[in-house]
Amino acid sequence: MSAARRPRKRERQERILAELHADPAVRIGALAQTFAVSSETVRRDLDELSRDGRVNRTYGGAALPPMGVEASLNERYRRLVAERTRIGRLAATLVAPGEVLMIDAGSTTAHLARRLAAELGDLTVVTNGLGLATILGANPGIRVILCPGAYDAREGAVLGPETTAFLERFHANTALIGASGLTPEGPGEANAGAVWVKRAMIARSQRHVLLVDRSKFDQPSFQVVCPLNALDDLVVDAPPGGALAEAVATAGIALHVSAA
Amino acid sequence: MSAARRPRKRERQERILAELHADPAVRIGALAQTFAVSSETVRRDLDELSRDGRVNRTYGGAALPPMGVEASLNERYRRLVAERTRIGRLAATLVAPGEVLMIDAGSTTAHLARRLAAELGDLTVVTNGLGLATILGANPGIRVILCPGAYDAREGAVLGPETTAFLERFHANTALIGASGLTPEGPGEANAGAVWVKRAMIARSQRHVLLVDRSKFDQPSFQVVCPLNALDDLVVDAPPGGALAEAVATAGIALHVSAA
DNA sequence: CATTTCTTGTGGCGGTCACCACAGTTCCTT
DNA sequence: AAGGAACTGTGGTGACCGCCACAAGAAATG
Repeated sequence: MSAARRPRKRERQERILAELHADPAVRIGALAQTFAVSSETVRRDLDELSRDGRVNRTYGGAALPPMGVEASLNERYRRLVAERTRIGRLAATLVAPGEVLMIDAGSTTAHLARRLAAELGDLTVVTNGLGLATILGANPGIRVILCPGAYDAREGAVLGPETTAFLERFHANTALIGASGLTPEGPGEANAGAVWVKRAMIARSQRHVLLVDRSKFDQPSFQVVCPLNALDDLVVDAPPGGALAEAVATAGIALHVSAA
Repeated sequence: MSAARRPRKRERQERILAELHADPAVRIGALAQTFAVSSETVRRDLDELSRDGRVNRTYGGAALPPMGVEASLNERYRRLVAERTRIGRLAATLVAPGEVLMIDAGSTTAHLARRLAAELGDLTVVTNGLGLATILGANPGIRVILCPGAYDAREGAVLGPETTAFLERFHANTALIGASGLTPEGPGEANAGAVWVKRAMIARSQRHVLLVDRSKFDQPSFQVVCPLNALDDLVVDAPPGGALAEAVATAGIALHVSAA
C-alpha cells in the first residue's frame, strides 16, 4: 500500500469539474489544451465522470448535470417542509406592521420570511441570512438590512465577530430565531458562530420568539443559546411533552402550536 | 396585426426545450431529423435559445442550464454570457494566490467569481454581492467577507452608507469592479448606491481593474464613478475604438482583450 | 528485478459540426 | 398586388470529434 495517491488522473478530473462550474459547457479540445494532455485522455475522463453521473456528456464536451450543486442545503431545507410552512405561517401572525425585526438565518425562519413577504409590508428586517434577504427583498415594502461577516456556505449566512458587532448597533421590537435543538435548558445550536448571532439578536430585541419543529425537541446541541426563560414565545408544529413541556410552562413562555 | 402567431419557429423551439427535458444533452443532427428541418435551422434555433439563456449551447448540440443560482437572477445576467465568461476568465488571470480582493456586485463580476472559485484558492474576498458570496463560498479555500447594508433586490447586493462605511475598514490588493457604461470620462454607473460602493472599493485598493463588455462602450450613465486614469487595468471582450481607445491609451491603462 | 496493471499517447478513418454566402419560400405590411 | 422582412434550405470548405487498435511509459505487485 502507498500513502501517495496517484494524483494524475483524479486531480485532472476534479479540475475538469471545477472548470465546468465556471463554464457550463466545456469542449474536449480546450480541456486537452488546458491540461496538456491528449484529447483522447480527456475523452476518457469525461466518459468516466459521466459514468458516475457527475457530468452530462455532450457531443464534443460535457455539461453540468441539471440540479447538481447544492444538495446539502436543499436537503435540509426539504425535510419537514409542511411542518415548517405551518410554523412560519403561525409565527408571521405574531408580527405587526411597522415593526423592526431581527431574523436569524435558517431553514425554518426562511419559511417565516416567505410568509412575511407574501402578506405583510412596512417592515424593517435585520438578518444575517442571504436567503432571507433575497426572500424578503422581493417585497418592496420591506426594508432589509443584511449584516456583514464571514460567509458560511453551509449555513447560507454570514457569521463571526463582524456580524455580532454589527447587530449591537440596532434595536428591534422582535427577534425571531431558530435552533438546532430545544431542551429544558433552553435552545441549543451546533454552529459556534451562529450561537453568538442568536445571542446578539436576543440582546438587542424586546421580544424573543423561537421557531422550532418537533424534530428538535430534546435534542441537545453543542451550545445553549440562552436560558429557556429568556424566551417570550415558542412556535412549534406539535406540543412538546414531558420535562420540556413542564419547563416551558414554568418559564412562562407563550406556546403557539400550528394547526395540522 | 395578426392574431395568428407564426407557429413554425416558436413551436419548434418549445419542442426542442421539451426534448431537452427528457434528454439532458441533445445533438443537432438528431433534432434536425426529428423535426424534418435542416441542421442549419436547428443550429439557428439553438443559438437563439442560448442567447435568451434558455439552453446552454454545446459543441454539436445543447444542454439544459444548470438551474443553480441564476434561474431567478436577473435577465440581465443571461445576456452576453459568452462574452462575460471570457472576460471573467481573463480577469481571473490577473489575480494571484494569497491576494485580498474587493469585488463589486454585478453580472460580469459574477462570471469572474465563478472562475476564481473554480481555479484558485487561498483568497480573501470582500464583496457586496450576495450572488458573489454564494459562488465564492463554494470554494472552502476562499474567505468571503460580505458587506452590510440595505439589500437591493434588483442588484442582488447590499448598498448604502453602511456598505461604504464598512469598506473603509479594509485594505485590499485589488479591486475588481464592473460598470454600466464606459466613456472617455471614465466608468459610469446608473445606480446611485452602487456608485459609492465602487468608489469605496477603489479608494481602499492598490490596484483597480475594470471589467466591461463591449456593449458598455461609449454608454454614458447617470454618474461617473472615477476618472479614467484612476484605473490600472481594463478587461474587455473587444478593443474599444475612437476617442475611447485614445483615452484609454493616454491614461496608461493596461488593456486586456479576451480572445474569441 | 520481472511481471502485471493502469494510464496515456499516436495515428488514421469516417462522421459530424461550424461557418458562410446565396437563393428560395412564406408571411406580413402598405 | 407589390414590396419587404423574416425564415429556411443548399452547398462547400475547414475544423473538430468519435472510435479503434496498438504501443510506450509509469506505477504497483510479488
